[in-house]
Amino acid sequence: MIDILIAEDNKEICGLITDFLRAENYVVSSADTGEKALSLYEKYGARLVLLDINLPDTDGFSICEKLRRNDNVPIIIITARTDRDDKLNGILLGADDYIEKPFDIEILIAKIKGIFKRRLARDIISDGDILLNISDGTVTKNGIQTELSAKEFELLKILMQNKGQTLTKEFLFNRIWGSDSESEIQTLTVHIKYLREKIENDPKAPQKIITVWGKGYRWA
Amino acid sequence: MIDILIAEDNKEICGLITDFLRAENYVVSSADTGEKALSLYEKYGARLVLLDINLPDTDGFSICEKLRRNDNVPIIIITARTDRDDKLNGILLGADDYIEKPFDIEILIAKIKGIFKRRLARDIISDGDILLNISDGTVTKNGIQTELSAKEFELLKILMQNKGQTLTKEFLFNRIWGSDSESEIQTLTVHIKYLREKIENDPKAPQKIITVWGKGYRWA
DNA sequence: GAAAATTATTAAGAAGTCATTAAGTTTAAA
DNA sequence: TTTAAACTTAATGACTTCTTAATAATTTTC
Repeated sequence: MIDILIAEDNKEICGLITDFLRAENYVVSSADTGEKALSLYEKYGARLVLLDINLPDTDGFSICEKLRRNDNVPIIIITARTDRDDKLNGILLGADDYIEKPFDIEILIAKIKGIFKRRLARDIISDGDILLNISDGTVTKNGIQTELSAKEFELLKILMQNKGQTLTKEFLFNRIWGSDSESEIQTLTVHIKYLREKIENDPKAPQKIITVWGKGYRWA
Repeated sequence: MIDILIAEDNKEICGLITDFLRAENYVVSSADTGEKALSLYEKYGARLVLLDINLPDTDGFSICEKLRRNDNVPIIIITARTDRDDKLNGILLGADDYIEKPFDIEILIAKIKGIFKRRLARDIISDGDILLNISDGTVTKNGIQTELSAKEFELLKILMQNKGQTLTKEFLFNRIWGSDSESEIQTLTVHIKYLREKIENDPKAPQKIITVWGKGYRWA
């Protein structure tokens, strides 16, 4: 997996960024066209993409789209001040960050570090002895990895993401099974049971997944 | 094996670098033409090449190519600032590092050390009783060499490089077989089986290559 | 406290996914 | 060309997850 994928046609800028990022121990790859960048991404994946909006072949906008489609990889857009138009403003709104040429390399690195940090905070939810890692789909209890099934993981994720809020059974069911599912809502309570078995200290007296009578469940 | 092979026609610069590197206990050899450098490389091999892009005979570019073709030896390119053109920029992008004349010898040594460090960390992965050496393609278990097939080695490499992360079967398959392969994804599970036979202590109860249900596999 | 409503538990079976095996095919080496 | 190793395929078996349904337990309402 590449840490940072740079899509930039100006070799000098690209080399400069690469040098600095490698000095920070990131694994860096670069491409001078959008097509090459996409193919690198598909081959190796990347944790962050640094994208010049003015690439020679494809326009940066469609690359942005394609990158976002599958995963939700963070993108920092490199732009020239003169580029500014409505279309660009739209893209920047969706981007995780952007930087204008000419830029200070130190600022760029600070931005990258900031994104990694924020991502990490968003993708890892910790509460009490439970730690849930959304990016790699793992859950640990007291530091010990706990294997959850797909449904159990989804359930735990939604509950933890909405800590303190009571979520109705219908809401939970629709979020996990989809509103057009043919399964019975009863299935949900069975999965709650299974999940409790795995994460509660005493599944008979749940302290984490609280039953709210007549409504649903709540992450304490 | 030579530690550092210098290709530089300026005797003064060459001697200076040699002295400093030898003081750091590196085994150093040098050549004042591209041809000589290549022949030294073919005879003895080298862990790193310091290459002046402006050599009298061959141009540095084709030497670069030839060096990269077989092995993936790291190259630091020495260049004069005035050299800068597109062709050079292209080469620099692929080089592991470069330095501009006149340069501070201390910076050069720092770069060399950095490359060795990164290479080493990247090329030798050790985890538990398994040691995987990417540069020479060997694997040992408890110090005993284990013969893996090409596919098995690739599989192990990707898994170990992404320790703790669950990799989907599709991702693994694309990385090893390529996205345009005509093989079935089913093949992957058979290779997982073979690999487990070779590296797990109890292949019936895998502790290293963990199956993540509905997703893929994870190196524990 | 009894009836009604809701949730918990259990177990069995269906569906889905992975592991294993073996035979056939391809590739590389001798 | 022969031989061996590596790879692929397909079929079968084993296991995990999911769903259902029946029953038990709990809470609320009357």
